[in-house]
Amino acid sequence: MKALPDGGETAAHQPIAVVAERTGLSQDVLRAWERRYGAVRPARDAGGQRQYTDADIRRLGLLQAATRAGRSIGSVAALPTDQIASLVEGDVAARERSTPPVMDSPVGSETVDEAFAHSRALDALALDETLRRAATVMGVTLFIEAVAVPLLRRVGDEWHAGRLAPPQEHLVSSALHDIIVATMRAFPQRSGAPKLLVATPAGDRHAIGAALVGAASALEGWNVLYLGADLPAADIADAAKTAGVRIVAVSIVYTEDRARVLGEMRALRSRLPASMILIAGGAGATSLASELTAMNVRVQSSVSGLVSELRRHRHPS
Amino acid sequence: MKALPDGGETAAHQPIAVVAERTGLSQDVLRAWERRYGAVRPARDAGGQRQYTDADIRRLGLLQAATRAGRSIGSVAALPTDQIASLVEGDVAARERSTPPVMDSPVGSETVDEAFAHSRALDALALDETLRRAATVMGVTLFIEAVAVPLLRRVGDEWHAGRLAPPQEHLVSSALHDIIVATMRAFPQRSGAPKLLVATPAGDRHAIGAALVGAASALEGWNVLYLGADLPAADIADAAKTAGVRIVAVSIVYTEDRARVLGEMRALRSRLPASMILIAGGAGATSLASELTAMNVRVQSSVSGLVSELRRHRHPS
DNA sequence: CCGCTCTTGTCAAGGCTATGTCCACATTGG
DNA sequence: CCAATGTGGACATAGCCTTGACAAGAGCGG
Repeated sequence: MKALPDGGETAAHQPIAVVAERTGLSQDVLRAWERRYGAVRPARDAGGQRQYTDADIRRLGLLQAATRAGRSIGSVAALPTDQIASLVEGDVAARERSTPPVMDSPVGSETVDEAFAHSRALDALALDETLRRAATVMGVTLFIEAVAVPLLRRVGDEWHAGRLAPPQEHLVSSALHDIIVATMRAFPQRSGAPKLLVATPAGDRHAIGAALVGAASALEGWNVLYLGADLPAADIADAAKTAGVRIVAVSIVYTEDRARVLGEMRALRSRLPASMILIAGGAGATSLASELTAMNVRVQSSVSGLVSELRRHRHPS
Repeated sequence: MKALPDGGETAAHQPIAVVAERTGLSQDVLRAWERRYGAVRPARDAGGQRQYTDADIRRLGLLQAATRAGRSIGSVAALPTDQIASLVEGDVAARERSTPPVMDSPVGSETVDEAFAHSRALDALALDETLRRAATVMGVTLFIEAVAVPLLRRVGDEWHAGRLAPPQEHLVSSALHDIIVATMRAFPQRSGAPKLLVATPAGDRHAIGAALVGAASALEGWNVLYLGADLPAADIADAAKTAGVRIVAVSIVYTEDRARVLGEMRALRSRLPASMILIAGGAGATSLASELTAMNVRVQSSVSGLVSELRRHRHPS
């Protein structure tokens, strides 16, 4: 954390582009809300450009949440911030209350426990059945979020703690991988959809992360070109150019040799057209975040973060 | 640590070409940033050529990341490096947390609309794909509740109103039926689980209701014996006794000939042991509720109602 | 249930500044 | 000598600002 006081927003004010990115509101909307309702009153710099404070951003986020909940912006824009906050809180609570799952689906954590026990016992059949059942019942979306990711995290933790042997870890990975890849392939290529390439760079054999990303992307409506693990930068770049993808996503799990991973990423970035977006995900990417960001690689450590990133690039601007 | 092939921390000074390659910034931009904003102050060699340090390169990368995030170079170029770093870090972090409620699965109603449109156009392929995709993404549980049942209801309404021809109605039924049955079969029989027989009585060809019931039951952990449609009471009873099921569930959709349906149900009830529970579901069952209840047949018009009924009989008391 | 108004997100035109790019020319390095 | 680099200036345009307008919905009275 160094000596930096707050979260890092030392600048105390942000330009409109950053605010738009963070809140998800368009610049037009930001200006319209200010002009019509005085929702916020950002200071201006010498050139007349808006300077939003972090408080402004928070307020705008709350306003957006309120409108998403069905309230009209005109009716909430003038309220004090904390009042908007309580409104939003109430809306969220109401929504949770009004959506009681009728036929209760198996809770993710129970499935994780069960799957973990089976993997410990190296019972491949039972593990596979448990996972498949969960995926079918709860839906792939939820499955990825509530089962696959937590299970992998847990296996990883136990493995690092020395309480789990490699065979167990491999069993889980491959079982999950098979299910996820099958799901991904079940989604037919659609001609209109934008393309996305998913792979894991050379030196990293953990294909499971890439598979998760690929499946989540397919669910989002992308045409996924899934290339698997341990691919040299040059090959990834060639494939990306040949297929004409819009985004290249790589999953980085293995980071013992930081220099090598960084070298691969640098090589990949320099071989891709500048207009092509390169995203890195996975536990390994997080620890390299600043270096990757500096070389124009976007970092998304969570699947959901990556999905929202994808959504922003969904439509060819 | 290997020998650091070219990981980046080699010579203390890099020429401008290398810096441009590493950061992705053009040489023109590097010079412009230095000239106009003093973003970096590389040392010069004897001939006046720039000698960038690794710290310079890192700083330039961070500056580039900041501009990509929407900041103007003029407003960040003068900041100390660690402050730029925290700015960039803040951007990345904000991007991650800005989307807590992510990956919202497709709403059922949209899928229903889409599926309905496809069935109207008799586009079997598109219909099948739409339904399968929805079932995969949202999970069978939700699918039955939010897609299958509403879709059938809507098709039924339109059909009664004369706005839909039999082919369309059949198409939807069979597509749904196939998906549901496939799901049901994917759940392996488990030795410890109680058994349940699902069928549709003679005279009623609408197997889809029975399939829904069967799938919902399988999800609940029952061993489902699914016999399909249009089965005479005697055959159902024989099968029930042979298989030793605990519950017999029948789906009644067709009720033009009330007397015949009631006759079948009476025959079935009398041929089954009194200890065996007989449940009737479906739109047809509702209109015969009083008669059926009187002859010791339980009536459950909704799938969720039937599921909770099942749950009550789950464990052999 | 049908029009009507009001709301609200989006877009366009016109102006301004900041900023990336290009160029012409001098100098250095290999 | 050619390729790479440096310098200073010119230039085009991308991004932001303001004003105004439009169209799809939401809400509402009849």
